Amino acid sequence: MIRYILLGFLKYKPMTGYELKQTIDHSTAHFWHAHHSQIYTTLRQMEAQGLVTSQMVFEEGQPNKRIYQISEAGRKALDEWLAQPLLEMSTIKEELLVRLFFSAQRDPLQVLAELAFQRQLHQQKLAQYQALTEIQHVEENAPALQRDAAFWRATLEMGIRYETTYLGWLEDTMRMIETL
Amino acid sequence: MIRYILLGFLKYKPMTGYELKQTIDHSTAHFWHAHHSQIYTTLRQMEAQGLVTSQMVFEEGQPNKRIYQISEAGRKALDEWLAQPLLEMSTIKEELLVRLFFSAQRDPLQVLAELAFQRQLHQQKLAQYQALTEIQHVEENAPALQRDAAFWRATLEMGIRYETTYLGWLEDTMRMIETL
DNA sequence: CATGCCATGTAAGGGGTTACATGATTTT
DNA sequence: AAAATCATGTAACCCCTTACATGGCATG
Repeated sequence: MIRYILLGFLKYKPMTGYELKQTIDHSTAHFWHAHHSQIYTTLRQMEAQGLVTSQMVFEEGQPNKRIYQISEAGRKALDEWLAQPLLEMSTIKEELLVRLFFSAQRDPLQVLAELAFQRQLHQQKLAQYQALTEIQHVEENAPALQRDAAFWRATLEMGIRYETTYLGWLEDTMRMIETL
Repeated sequence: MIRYILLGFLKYKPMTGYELKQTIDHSTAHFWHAHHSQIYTTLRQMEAQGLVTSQMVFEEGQPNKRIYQISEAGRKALDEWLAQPLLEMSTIKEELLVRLFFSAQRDPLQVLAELAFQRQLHQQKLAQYQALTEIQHVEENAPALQRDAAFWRATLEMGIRYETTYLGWLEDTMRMIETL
């Protein structure tokens, strides 16, 4: 999966593993993230498979970089993957819900504290999303990427709605526990 | 993670791997699922670690079963896990959003078809959730599990809200693509 | 002087998926 | 006669996480 994200970004321009990590963190991370270790190893693999090429860049006073570029085979692999529609729903793994499911015998105050902490995390996430200006910047300054930006915005919109729903549910669930 | 789900269910009553699989499919599957292969191997591991015990049951005209029971160590492990509050947000892995993020250059009709298919899947999921009567059954017939049922219902409620949000977003995103 | 950022990697392990494998009974 | 349900397991693999490891430059 992460391969296609890397290919997707490399289609826009050549980048280093480090830059790809930054890019992912600022865009797809809320629906698919990756650690730098995975990114570096996957890029190596992909190079061995001919999906990308790389070249080292040595600059004085700066750390060495390895810049990756998508190959024809890489473009083809990405296009083929996109052409094959997704036929299942992605499965969710929400640890908090697992914990809540089995929390009937726990001290309600501890459960409430845990939910309150999660509320904080989700509030931060939501605020983060609403503060993102990268897409708007592209929309205003890169007319060639208008169409792309619309799709990016759609995924961001899902992130915002998800966090909003989550927060509402946390509130209601806390109220439910309080009145038990 | 799956270990705690298994322990959580075994706390209610002894069960076979098969029954645990069924139980998970009808309750926690929308926020944490597992294949039977994982369940069987994890139960074996857990038995080796003393978290559960098992005994074979041979009955005429019926397949052999291995019934698992939670041990004292198992109860302790579960309680300790629940006592340790979750300090991070679960990370999401939504393949559809990855695909959409990189779909600007795809044929809009194909993207729309893919989203329409996902809408169908999510409608089915939502209908499934709304048709679940197990919790209500417990609420009406097992007064000792009232409290437990309230927590189960909360997780189901999240599933319903999630699917509702997802469907609304799919509709809006499809409309956005149509008007591009 | 310490923290943070830039930049890249390796290694071990775990968790989870997919596929292989079997076989009896019940339902359509 | 075929498909579904009950019932349990093994094996290979892959993806991902966590930890280990290094080192220079810039900023406070």
